[in-house]
Amino acid sequence: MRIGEAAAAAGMTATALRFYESCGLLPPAPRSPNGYREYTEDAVNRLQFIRRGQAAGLTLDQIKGILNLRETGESPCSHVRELLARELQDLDRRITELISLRAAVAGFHRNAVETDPASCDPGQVCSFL
Amino acid sequence: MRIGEAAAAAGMTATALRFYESCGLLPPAPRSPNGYREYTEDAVNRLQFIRRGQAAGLTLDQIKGILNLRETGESPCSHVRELLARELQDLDRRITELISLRAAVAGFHRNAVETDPASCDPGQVCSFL
DNA sequence: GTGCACCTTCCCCTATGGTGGAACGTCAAG
DNA sequence: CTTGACGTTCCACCATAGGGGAAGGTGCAC
Repeated sequence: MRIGEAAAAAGMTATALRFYESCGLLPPAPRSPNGYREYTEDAVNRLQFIRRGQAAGLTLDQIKGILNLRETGESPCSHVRELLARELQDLDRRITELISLRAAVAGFHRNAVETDPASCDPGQVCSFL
Repeated sequence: MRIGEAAAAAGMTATALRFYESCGLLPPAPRSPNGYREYTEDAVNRLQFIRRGQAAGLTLDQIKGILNLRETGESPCSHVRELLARELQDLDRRITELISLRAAVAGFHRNAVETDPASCDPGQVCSFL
C-alpha cells in the first residue's frame, strides 16, 4: 500500500510517516518502480505501536529505542519496564510541580479578585504578581 | 549599571537580558558612550517582575502583554485577573490530563512487572504497550 | 604593552513533533 | 489532452526560552 493509505490506516499523516522514516523510527520503506514508498501490514502495525507508545507518553526517541532493541533480536521487555518506571517517576514529579504551581497561582488569583483595583499603585507594574 | 551586573541583580544572565530586549519585553536600554547598555534600578525591578511572572507560570508573551498595558498607562489589573483565571483553568486541565496519563502508565507498568518475560512474543514489538 | 574581564553584534543551535510550500513526477479518468 | 489526486525531494517554519561561539571593541590592572 502507498504512503497515504498506510498513514490513514494508522491514523497519521503521510508527512508524519516520512518524518518517522527520516528519524529512524521506520526503516527506509521499499520503493515501487515509480519511486513511491510501499508499506505492508507489518509496517502499519509498527505505526500503531508508535501511536500506542505516544499515547503512553513516551517520546519518539524512547519508542525508537524499544524498536531498535526488538530489531536486534533482543527482547525489549526489561528495557520497557525500566522506561515505564522512570516515566511514572517523571509524571509524579511533574504532577507535584503543577499542583504546587496551581496553589501559587490560585493564591495570586484570590488576591487579585479580593483586592480593590483602585488600590493599584501606578508606580509598579502589577501588585498582583 | 552594566548588563552583567543588572543580570546578576535579577538572577539572570546577560544573554537573557539581550534576548528580552530583542523580544520587546524590555525597552531598548540607553547606552553609555562606549556603546554598553546602561540599566537603572527601575530596569532591575522590571526584570524581577518578569521573574515573578515566570514563577507564576506565565509565558514571556503574557508578561509582555502586562508590561505593555502598564506602559500605555492603563492599569493591567483586570487583564492580570483574567490571565490568572485562564491559567488556573489551563493548569487544572493539564493536571487532569497528567493524572489520567499516569493511571494509564501505571497500568502498563503493573502489567509489565507481573508478566513473565518468557511469555514475550517475538512476533510483535512489545506486548506491554 | 599586554593580559583579562567585560561588552558589542550576528547568526546558528538546542529539544519536540511534526506542518507547509515549492517544484516536480506519476497515474487514472474524463 | 488535460485535470486532479496522489507521490517525490528539499527546505523553511511553528512555539519556548534562551545558550554558544565568532569576531571585534573597551577599560582596568600589572
